[in-house]
Amino acid sequence: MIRRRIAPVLEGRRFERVEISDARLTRPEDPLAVAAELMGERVERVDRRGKYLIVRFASGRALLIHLRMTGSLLVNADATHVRAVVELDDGSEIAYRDVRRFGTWLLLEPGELEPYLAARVGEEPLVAAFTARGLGERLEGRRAPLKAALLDQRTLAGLGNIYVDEALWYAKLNPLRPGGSLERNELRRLHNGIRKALELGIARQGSTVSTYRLPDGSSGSMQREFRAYGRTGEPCDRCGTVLEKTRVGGRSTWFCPDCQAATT
DNA sequence: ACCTCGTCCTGGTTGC
DNA sequence: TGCAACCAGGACGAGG
Repeated sequence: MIRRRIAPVLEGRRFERVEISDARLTRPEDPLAVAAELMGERVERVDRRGKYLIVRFASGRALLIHLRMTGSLLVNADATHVRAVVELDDGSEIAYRDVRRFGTWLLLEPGELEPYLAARVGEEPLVAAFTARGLGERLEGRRAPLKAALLDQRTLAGLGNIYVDEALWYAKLNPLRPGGSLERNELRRLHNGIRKALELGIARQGSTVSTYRLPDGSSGSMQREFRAYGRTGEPCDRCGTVLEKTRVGGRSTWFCPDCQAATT
């Protein structure tokens, strides 16, 4: 979604001027050095892999951008919390905004991108090749709770806290179930649940939780579709049981104690 | 090899 | 009303 919006702005353009004002944005390099290296690079293509945005340059280098929770890329807009600015050769200006400064920019040399991603990011759950059987293979032997295993980007690409809770609710699976303990029909439910949660999220253009809004005025509406996430004390849309909040893998976790009971 | 936990960071919300 | 403590979360590194 972000890729779709930013790709036409960047593709074919040259980085004319780069200013990085957050010392921690680029890791581990010095931001001044990275900014200098980026100047003059021409964008060939913009891709996405999991939660990473990949800016591929004609030189073979790649800028790997991770927005984490509060990062955003703005075109020709004034904003607070701007951590970097890129001026393109057509005069347009890209601002990188990130309130919490968790986002990262990583400049990779030719040949470094593929191994970097291969070590960190698993299969894309929305491609046709993603099957319940494949999911079972990724979870096989895992003793970590399902919730933790699904948050691990090496299991599957792109699931965060919201979508894992939603997927598990759709699948009627308890977040504490050991990852490798699922029966075939449960894997099928999980496979469907993951796709359902993600497809709904995409259709609604993502979630705009708390007060974080896209500064251009647009905002996603996925938060209105939540079945589990953030709904402590509300009735389950399926069975009416009061939803509960707990903590799994260090993350807040919402589930229905009845239709997501431990053994279902 | 696998798993858990602490850390980073800021601003909104909660509680006294 | 004011202020401090708490909470949110993705990835990574340390330690079990």
